Amino acid sequence: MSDLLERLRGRGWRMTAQRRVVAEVLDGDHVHLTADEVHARAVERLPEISRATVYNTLGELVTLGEILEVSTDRRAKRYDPNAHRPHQHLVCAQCGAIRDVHPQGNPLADLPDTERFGFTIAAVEVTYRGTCPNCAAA
Amino acid sequence: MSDLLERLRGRGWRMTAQRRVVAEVLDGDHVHLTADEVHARAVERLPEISRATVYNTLGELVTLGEILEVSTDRRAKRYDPNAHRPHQHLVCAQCGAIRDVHPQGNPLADLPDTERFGFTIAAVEVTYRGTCPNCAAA
DNA sequence: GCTTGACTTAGACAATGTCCATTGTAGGAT
DNA sequence: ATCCTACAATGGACATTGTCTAAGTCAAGC
Repeated sequence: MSDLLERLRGRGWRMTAQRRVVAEVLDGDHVHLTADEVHARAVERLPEISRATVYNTLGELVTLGEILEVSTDRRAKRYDPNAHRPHQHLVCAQCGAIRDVHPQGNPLADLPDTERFGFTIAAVEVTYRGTCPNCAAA
Repeated sequence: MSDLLERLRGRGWRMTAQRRVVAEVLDGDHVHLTADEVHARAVERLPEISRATVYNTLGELVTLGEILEVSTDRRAKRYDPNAHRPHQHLVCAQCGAIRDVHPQGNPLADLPDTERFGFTIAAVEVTYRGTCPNCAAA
């Protein structure tokens, strides 16, 4: 994670306590927090941080490609720090749990030219929806 | 589309002017309207129809499996009347245009058991993102 | 043509996100 | 070490999308 702070500094980011806290909150694997969850955790460390700053910082990190925006449900966007390894998401329809997964195969190859309608395709998102073991047991 | 009205009547739906109008608005291929767009078009035909009714009716149609809810961006949900033929979506990152597409292959097969973490998988959503010919030309 | 329960309405409310004017401050310049 | 200044943070208003409720309305069966 200090890597991240170093990279950001290298890109000319002004390093503030707020940005550091947001970056720290977004550390780890299988982390998929909403903006408000990020804000809540950031407030624990830096009580006076504002919502607007969290939103701004998340937006900047997305633009820089350091984190990913994920919309697995219709509620809040979630932010995924695992931006440097391509992956897809497995979502529990009941509890909303999210796992990163790494499918084989290439969905791009499954879309023939005749189905591209002249589009230039830049990315493919795949979301697997189902029931997690916890919810299946209940 | 009158098929749809017949099916709904057969399921015990009380047939009202409002429901008929919503169903009519959602007719055709490659239709992906937001709830507010549906409301706007419904108002043209039935000026006193309320937003709540449009939301309720769309929700009921989704529950009945007659239309699909699609979240291609983080903005409003869209409603896709093409619910009876499986398909995926191709989305223009610039203008938001949406095309239904029919890829080959089976993304489910691409997820090995070791990557399922005990989940029971019910559905797979695939969204191709890129630039449409119009936006590429501009 | 009644009755009744399902349907519709308007508007308040909720959740999430954006914007803006003001205040604060990181980091280079002196 | 201190000062400057552009960039960042703040907080609160606002926007968008969606949900809920109480009261009124009406489709369809009798």
